[in-house]
Amino acid sequence: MAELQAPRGMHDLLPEEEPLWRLVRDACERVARGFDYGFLTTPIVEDERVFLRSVGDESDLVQKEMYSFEDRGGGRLALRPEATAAVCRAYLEHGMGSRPQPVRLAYFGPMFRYDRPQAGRYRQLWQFGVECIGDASPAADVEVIELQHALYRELGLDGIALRINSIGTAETRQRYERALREHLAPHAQSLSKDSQRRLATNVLRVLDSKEDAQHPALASAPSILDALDTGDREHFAEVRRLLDALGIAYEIDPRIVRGLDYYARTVWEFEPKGGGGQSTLGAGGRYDGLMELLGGPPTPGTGFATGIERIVLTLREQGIEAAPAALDVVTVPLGDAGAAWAMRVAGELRRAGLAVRGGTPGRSLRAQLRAANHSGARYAVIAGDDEAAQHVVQLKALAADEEQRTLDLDALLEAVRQSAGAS
RNA sequence: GUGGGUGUAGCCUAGUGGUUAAGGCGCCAGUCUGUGGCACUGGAGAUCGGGGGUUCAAAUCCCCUCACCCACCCCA
Repeated sequence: MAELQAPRGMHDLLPEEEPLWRLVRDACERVARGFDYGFLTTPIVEDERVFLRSVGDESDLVQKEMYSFEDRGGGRLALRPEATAAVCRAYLEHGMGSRPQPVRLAYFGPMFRYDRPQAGRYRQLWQFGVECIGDASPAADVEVIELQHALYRELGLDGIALRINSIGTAETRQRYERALREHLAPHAQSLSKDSQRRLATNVLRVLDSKEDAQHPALASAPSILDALDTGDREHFAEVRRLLDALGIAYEIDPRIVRGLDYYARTVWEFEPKGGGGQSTLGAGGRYDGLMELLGGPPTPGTGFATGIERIVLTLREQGIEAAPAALDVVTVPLGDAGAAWAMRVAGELRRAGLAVRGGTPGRSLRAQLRAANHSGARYAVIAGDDEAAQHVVQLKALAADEEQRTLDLDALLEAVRQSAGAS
């Protein structure tokens, strides 16, 4: 173990892992493009207040998990724990309210949460997400859900289940939380310690307590769906009607509660079937009150975030791999004149758009060919002193059973390019 | 944040108080002086996660610490 290591819960992304990450990133970009969401890149740090005001002071995210610090000027900054609040800050800062509504934005980048790491849970985590801002309609919720659904389908993921719920507007939820507290209070003594704590801090969470799952007080608890007002009900019904029309399967789960205070009405989660633990792939919801918390005018919004590490883990579990980028040629320089000639030839090939690894001069031909063979390249291009003198190279196909050929530069470009086109 | 498990070369693993910590993969080289894949031979690479303690003697036992993993909590 090296003396110096990456910070706890943070990881190096090695070149061998990159192809799979690029597969995911490409799919995110393609899907966002397909729904006309433009990428917005915000700073990794924000004024701490962006999150304190939006996410909710009570949430764990703010209470225990935020990387906050003072910069040299004395300002309070925070590594962003999530992106929605930052995107909304940017929306307000750049006057996007006067653009045609809704404004469709996407992001892809690292988030930071000081939490105890385990599989699928990291202190630096990457998220892709979208925000559809300025549209209060159920159609906007469904567009965002459909986009997220399309992403997982595009990646080839199997058995991803969608669960949805409505938690109503802020007023509805306050009313419901009061009712739920009143219902549970008489049973507090028989509930678990965690649930007793949640009774005060985050009463909705009591409903999906694992410890108290069998508790009769939970079974008899009022459902939030019964507490919805007329507007909430109509909204939720329309969301379901549109999902049905799209043929997107879902399950209504009244226990879904988003962790962040700013959610309202529609909330949802995507999870691999049978997955427990840290398996939620991505989740989203409507956040109609958020802009006002950030000092802006009332502006509705809806969006989701999905964890890239979790997608990658699930892809691996399902045996989905990504091929590494193809290497076309490895040069095999021999001798001093050959070394210079090999570099010239490599340059020409690269200008023609080919991927070329420079061989290491000074190593034996045998060793170099062995290395070329392991590289996965299609060709070795041998350039020794003899070849340099005659301005030719030896072209050797590594995989195919082809005769080695002596070619000049033009013939080499032609031969390699042809084969690249064929593959 | 709570509880538990695991840390031996780049990777996987053997070694549970007693020579110089063993093997496989990978890496480098040679057999084959300018021709790869196969095979054989050799080499480099480990303060046994780190620190402290017990002991004549510690990878091995004890304490602390760090990291990863699992469950909880929380969340994507």
